[in-house]
Amino acid sequence: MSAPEVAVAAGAGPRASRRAGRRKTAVLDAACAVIAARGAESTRFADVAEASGVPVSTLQYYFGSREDLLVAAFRHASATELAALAADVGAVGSPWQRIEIIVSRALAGYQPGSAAGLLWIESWHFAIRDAEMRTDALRDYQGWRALVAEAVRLGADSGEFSPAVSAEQLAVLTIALVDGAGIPLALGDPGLTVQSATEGVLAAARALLQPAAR
Amino acid sequence: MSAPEVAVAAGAGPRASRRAGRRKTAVLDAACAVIAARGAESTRFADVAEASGVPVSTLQYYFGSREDLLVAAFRHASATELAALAADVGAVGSPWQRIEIIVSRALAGYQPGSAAGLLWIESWHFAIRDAEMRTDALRDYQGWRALVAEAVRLGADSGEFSPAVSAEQLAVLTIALVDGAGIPLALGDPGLTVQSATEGVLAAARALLQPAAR
Amino acid sequence: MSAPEVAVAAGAGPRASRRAGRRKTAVLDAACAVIAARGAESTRFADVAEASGVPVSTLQYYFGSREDLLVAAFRHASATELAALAADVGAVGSPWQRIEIIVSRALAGYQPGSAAGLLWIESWHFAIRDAEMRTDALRDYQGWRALVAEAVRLGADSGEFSPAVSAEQLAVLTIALVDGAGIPLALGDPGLTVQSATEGVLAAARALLQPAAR
Amino acid sequence: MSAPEVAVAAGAGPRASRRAGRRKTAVLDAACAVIAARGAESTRFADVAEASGVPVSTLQYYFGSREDLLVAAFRHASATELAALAADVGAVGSPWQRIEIIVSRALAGYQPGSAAGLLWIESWHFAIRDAEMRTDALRDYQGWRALVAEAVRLGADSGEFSPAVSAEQLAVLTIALVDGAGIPLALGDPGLTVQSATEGVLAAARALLQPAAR
DNA sequence: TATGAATGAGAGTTCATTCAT
DNA sequence: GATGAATGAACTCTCATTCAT
Repeated sequence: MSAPEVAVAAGAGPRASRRAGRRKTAVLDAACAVIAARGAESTRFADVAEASGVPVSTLQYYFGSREDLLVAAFRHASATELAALAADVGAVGSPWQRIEIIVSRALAGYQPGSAAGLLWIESWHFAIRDAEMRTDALRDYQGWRALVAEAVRLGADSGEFSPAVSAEQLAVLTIALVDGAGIPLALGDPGLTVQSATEGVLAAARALLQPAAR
Repeated sequence: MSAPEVAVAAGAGPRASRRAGRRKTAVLDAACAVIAARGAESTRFADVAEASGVPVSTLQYYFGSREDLLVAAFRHASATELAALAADVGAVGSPWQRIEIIVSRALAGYQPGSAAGLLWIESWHFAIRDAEMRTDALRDYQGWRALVAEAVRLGADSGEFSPAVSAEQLAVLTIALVDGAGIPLALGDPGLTVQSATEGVLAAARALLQPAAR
Repeated sequence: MSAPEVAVAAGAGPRASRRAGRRKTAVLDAACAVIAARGAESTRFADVAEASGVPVSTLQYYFGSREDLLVAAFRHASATELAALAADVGAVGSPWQRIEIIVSRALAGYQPGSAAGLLWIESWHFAIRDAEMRTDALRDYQGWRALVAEAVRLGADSGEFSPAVSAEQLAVLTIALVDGAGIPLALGDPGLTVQSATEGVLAAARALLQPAAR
Repeated sequence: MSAPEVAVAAGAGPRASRRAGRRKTAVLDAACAVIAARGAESTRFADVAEASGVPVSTLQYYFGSREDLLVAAFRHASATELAALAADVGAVGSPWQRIEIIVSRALAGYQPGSAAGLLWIESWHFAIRDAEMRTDALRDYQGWRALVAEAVRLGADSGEFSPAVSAEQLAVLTIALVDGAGIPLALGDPGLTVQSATEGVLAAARALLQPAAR
């Protein structure tokens, strides 16, 4: 969904389809904003129509059913976010800095006012009962964990880390920590701040990565 | 809600109110089952009526609005679960065993087929946009964390643990790990099993509790 | 309804029934206030229960169906009002003063803030589709017209009036004027005030009563 | 509402909108019939749907809420009636004949079997608690009074009338008489007939218009 | 006599979807 | 390709009424 499907209808030149693609992207952005604000289950065609300025019947013409639109929106959001993160992480050499970037970015997305964390919670929730969404969600998990595991392997190879568990297991635990701390953050839990959560998660990661360093 | 409120109205004997209280409890159990199966947003009065055998209008007479029913159901579920856990944990002397009980019980609730974990995910999701539910959810977080923190303090006092962070922070991180691992478990992530998740979470907890033991 | 029906239930002494009668009267007063505020069709048992402090089921026990309660309330209000007016009118000797009292009192009841006029409008409206209420409304018309006709006859006998039409016809027209002017008054018509309406109605009545005086 | 609003949407040809306009008008006619028969408060979407053959959801699509439909129906009825009356009155030269037409037409609308008078009573009753309806009702009063006042002025200018009060005041009183007599007429009061009421109202009007004629 | 508990009927409103243009 | 018109289905909520105490 990051690369919008190109319309192949006869009669409409490539220019038209590219224009339609841009319009679809704008709709998906609007849909994500609505989902974050109202929740996926409460996101109506009418809401997205109002937020995007595109008529309801056109939304259906573009995306099909309401569920299809929701799944497309989630896919659009996660693909965009993960691609941007992967680019940033790849530009950094230090394994530990990579982990810092992943953790702090992810947790920042959970702070009230940010849509990213809400979209994650929405997507898990939606994935519980939607098979297509579930596939996407599990693939997303893999994407995030792969970034962590890659950093762990890099650090282990260089001797910077002496991980107590496998890189994959460590990645699973790190992402679990991020999401598990993100939820109370998103709920405005007074027992957490983005900063305290970030420090705590990084402390736990360090404990798992450098047991020998103590 | 675990203990049915006693009606104080004159004229309706205590027998009637106790019966009504039992009926309400049964309805709440049914409502929790429906919520776990369909999701809170998709839980209709009609669903709970069918599941409980109580007419829709009676549900409204009992609980007021649909939202009130949902909140009451969540409260019923979490209070029941936490009370049972607290009893079991309190019966165990060893701090580490306490943590093992908390973590393994919590993660067991997330395995497919169990309703407990689904209810937690539902409750967070619902709490995002419902103030009353949010209050309850944050109180529940406190309850779970308190059990962990108590065990940590016990272990620290006895010299069994040398925690790297405060007991409260450790409790936050442990519960975060449990919930963050519970979500992919509930989604059927092939990268996790209840067993591997439990082992991983306990490993991380140990790393934070006994850095000196290495 | 002005004289509450005496309860004849065995076991309840006259004291109890008199008490019940007083309670019923209080309920009817409350019901009239609700009807004036919300309209008869929108007056629910629950509204009267709240306004009177008497439980819904007791209201039904007292009055039967919702419609019965409404009719009883209308009857209570009109009987009370007409009795008070008749007493005041009977205490005045001058026929013209009698007419002045009737007209000014009636129109005063239509001014915003007063319940009497609203209850009249409600009662006509209700009477259109309720046979029992229609009978009452027509009887009330007769009662008001009789007061006017009596005054006209008195004045005609004394030579003070030389009515152009029969006393009955004149009474019909006078009451029609009062009610027809009362409606826009109740609606807050800027083209009318209680004073201007009273003067206008009395001018018209004078024109019909004293054609020879010109 | 007598002239259907022309849709300006591109894509839907003028033919479609004109058809929709005609359909709306038919619905409003049906709604007026239902209101006269059942009363505005008891007029349900389902009633109008049955009477008009248009599905409930389409009624809501056309008019919005139930209250909006009622107000539209009242507006439709009063505009239609007043326009027809104004045309007939304007075609007559004699001021007195104009007044005769207004009074006899208005009172004829109150006789049992006619809907017009019932709709007036409904509209006042509804206007008591609905601001939009109130505005309409007061505007309608003005329209009717203006017809009378115009006739009075015409007759005064020609010397045919020597009104005892201002033309406006006379119009207010005349319309008040008509409505005030119309109510018992609509209730089937045995003390009135359309004929007697018309004669009485016209007698009163004459007394106010031609005091010098005696 | 008086009242709380329980319930069925009915109504407005929302919303996805179909169809014609 | 894009969009407005129209409509059926579903759901929440209100309310009078019945029943048992």
